[in-house]
Amino acid sequence: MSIRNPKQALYEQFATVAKALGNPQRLELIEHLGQGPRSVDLLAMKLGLPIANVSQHLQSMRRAGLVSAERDGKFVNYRLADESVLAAFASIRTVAERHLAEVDRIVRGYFDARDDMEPVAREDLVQRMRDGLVTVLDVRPPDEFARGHVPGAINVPLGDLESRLQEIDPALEVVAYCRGPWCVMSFEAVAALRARGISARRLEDGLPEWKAAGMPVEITA
Amino acid sequence: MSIRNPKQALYEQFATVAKALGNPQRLELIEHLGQGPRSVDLLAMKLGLPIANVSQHLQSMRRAGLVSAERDGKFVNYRLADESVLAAFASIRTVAERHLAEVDRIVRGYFDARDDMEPVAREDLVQRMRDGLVTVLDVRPPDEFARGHVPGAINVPLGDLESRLQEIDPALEVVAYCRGPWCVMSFEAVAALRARGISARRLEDGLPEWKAAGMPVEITA
DNA sequence: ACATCATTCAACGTAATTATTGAATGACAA
DNA sequence: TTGTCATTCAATAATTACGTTGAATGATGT
Repeated sequence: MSIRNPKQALYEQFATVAKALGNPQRLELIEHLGQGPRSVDLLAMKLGLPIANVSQHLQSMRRAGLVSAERDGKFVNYRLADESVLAAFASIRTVAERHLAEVDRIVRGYFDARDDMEPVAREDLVQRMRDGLVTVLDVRPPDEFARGHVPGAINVPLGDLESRLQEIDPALEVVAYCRGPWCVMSFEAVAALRARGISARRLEDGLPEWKAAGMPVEITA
Repeated sequence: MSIRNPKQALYEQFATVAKALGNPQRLELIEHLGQGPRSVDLLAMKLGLPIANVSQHLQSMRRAGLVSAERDGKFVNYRLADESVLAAFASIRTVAERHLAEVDRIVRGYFDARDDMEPVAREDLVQRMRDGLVTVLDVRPPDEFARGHVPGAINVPLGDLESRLQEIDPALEVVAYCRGPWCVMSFEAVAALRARGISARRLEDGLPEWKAAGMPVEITA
């Protein structure tokens, strides 16, 4: 565009990407697209937003290099540009979890709303797995699951949970986890399972902490 | 604050962080703060911006949890909240590098032949230093050099390069670095050296990344 | 007390972002 | 062709972000 100094120009490009991530609706879109390609109106339904609105958000994300679009009949399927977009989201979430007191406050409010959401400690989980008392549920997208997960866990991404309920033994308690202590997906999973009468709790934190604590990690070849 | 659903509220918090990263000036501030704590007016001088402007940017970054401030006499020193902020910056940069053609265009504007500007990996540099094959050149200003640099590096700020060419052994290859992977100064240094027939390449990234990778750092007393 | 210096605040105008609406486009099927 | 459906475009109004200015605050030293 301009013949400005390239340093500034590069920072502007980086800022473009960050700006595209700087909107709650777009982040929610990314989380959905993290599960796979989706059409505009399906996303609009999931978010409960007007289609035109979602379309505009997706287009601004495409301009920023976050997603790509491909026409399929009368649908347009958007998908994440690659896994680096999820990585960027994850790193932003990490900053927020560590440094925004508000995040902590919101999560605590969530706890209170759901009376018995006592998380399961790592050691407890190991014991209960050994005793065959629990189903361990990894609700992250498959690519993240493939790169490392709690041994014996089954992978049902949050978006697929409803359609794959039959894979879960209703006689056992479910322990769900995802990316981190305040990762929303595991909250949602627990809420969804309880709504269907399945006993469920969250692991006290996510896979990064599990790994950091020196616990075993299984990798899908 | 609001009695909205907590999922939305969390996304808003994450968006707050991304939004704070979504401005070229603030990204440049982060790159400077990646080297260590800095006062407001020092940063203002480095960026060539009004102090009030920089102060406001820093405050918005503090509200987003990216930096913290600490008073020291009549100065206020800002520092990055922790290394996760640099990680977030890096991941955004990765997305931009991979998916924004404009980034590629800007970088090519600096170097005609991309194959020539293959950067040197950290491990390679260590090996080549051990073998006495390279001169490591830190092209940042002296104050930044003094607060930490690659052991054995010589400090020749970009502006002094022409007048201090005799300090560089033309028999060895030069590896230049500065503040980060896209810090322009090292690009310019490499171009200047090559124009004078000295073999030169860039280190793959800058000092903050070097430090973050657990590599040794030398500090001038 | 007073002056000085670094930083922040407050107020302003301009520009960019956002959601909303209704019309336009493009693909498909009858 | 015509109608239908998914998506995009264009225009709008409301909100928020940005940089600039000059005054206010807070710490230091005389």
